[in-house]
Amino acid sequence: MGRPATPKLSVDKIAAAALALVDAKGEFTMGEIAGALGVRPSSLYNHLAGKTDVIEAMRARIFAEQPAPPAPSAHWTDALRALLRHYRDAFARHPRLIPMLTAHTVSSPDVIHMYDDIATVLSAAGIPTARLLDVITVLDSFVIGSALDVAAPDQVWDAAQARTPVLIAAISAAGHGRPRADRAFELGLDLILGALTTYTE
Amino acid sequence: MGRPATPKLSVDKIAAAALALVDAKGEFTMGEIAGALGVRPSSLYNHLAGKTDVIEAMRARIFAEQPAPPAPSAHWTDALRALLRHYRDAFARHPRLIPMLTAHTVSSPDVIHMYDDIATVLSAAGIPTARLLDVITVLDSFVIGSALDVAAPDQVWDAAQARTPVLIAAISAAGHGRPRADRAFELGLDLILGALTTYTE
DNA sequence: ACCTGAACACCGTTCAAGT
DNA sequence: ACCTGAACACCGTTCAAGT
Repeated sequence: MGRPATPKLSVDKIAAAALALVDAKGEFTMGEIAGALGVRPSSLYNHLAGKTDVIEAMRARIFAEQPAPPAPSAHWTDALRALLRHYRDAFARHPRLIPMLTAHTVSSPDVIHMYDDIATVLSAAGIPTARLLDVITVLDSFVIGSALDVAAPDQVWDAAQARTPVLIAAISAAGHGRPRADRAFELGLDLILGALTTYTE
Repeated sequence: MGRPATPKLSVDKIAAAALALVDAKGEFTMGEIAGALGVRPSSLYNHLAGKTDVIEAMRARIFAEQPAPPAPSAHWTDALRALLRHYRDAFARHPRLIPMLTAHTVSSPDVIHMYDDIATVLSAAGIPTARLLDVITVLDSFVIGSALDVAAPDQVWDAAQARTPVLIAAISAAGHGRPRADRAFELGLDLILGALTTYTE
């Protein structure tokens, strides 16, 4: 066998294969990636250092998959809202990947780039520099938490487990699945961005 | 060998040993737990079904570890604030555990119990039932995201990666480590709870 | 430079055997 | 009921050999 004329693998092909596995089954092994690419597991190590690298490559890929970041809007809250939706959607397209990403430090260049954009918008809106990173952290925490909410099946909100009538009623009123998660995310955006506007006035 | 007069193991002992390993090294194996308890790995399976069960047992334990939930306060925002701090602290005491918990569905009885408390406070404050679960989801997402922020080293906020002067300035102004994460969490509480008050007026 | 095949250490889990 | 020891399938990773 030996080296082929044109390489059969690349980091991005590996990431794509791994992502397909995660979407389909929620996990992946090096052997499964190799199988899907018609190659032996040991071949993968010519392109990356190990399983951790595969996860990093997936993180880069889900941001590259997304369409171009939205254009700047008239009001800064609209721009920020669009950025945060964009950020969350990149995760939400691959719900089962999100827990894997949280196990490693979130420092992909694409993510930092998004922080740059958010910082620019917030600063122009009048948030003082001393508070800027705190505000970004709040937004980031909410987005990541909301992405995890998409990953969690509705079973989390199991009326059978609840003791209080109030919670039971709330669960049955809330609906299910993705629409429920989307609605909660939009509410959170309204609350936090609304509070930020009064904060800058 | 054979069965000892008094059992050497229990689910809680296993959870405690696993938690010590996670706190110390960020991971654990069944073999390491067994070693720490002076027992063979196969013995663990007399008490739980597998590694997933160990993680569930750890989740239950970190809530049991916490002191009693805070007493109800004069104003409902104070009660809610105390509940959410309590909730986040339970996670924040074991930062390296948090990513493991996000990999599985969060449906421990202790967590549901906390949702009951939150629902009661919110309902008494005047949040309509139709919106109650959405509000709880927003709070929950923020708390989980903030807990993950405690787990992430400051390297996430790496000024060397930032492109915008605004972000670079914000990072150097923000400080480091646990105080930085705590301050951001408190800001988020202020923003969200503040927005909720105007929401109920 | 890049794929292969064999080899390694390690891991989670099962189960018959012991008391 | 509960611990042991041996065994299993599987997994990530390494590396010399091939082209």
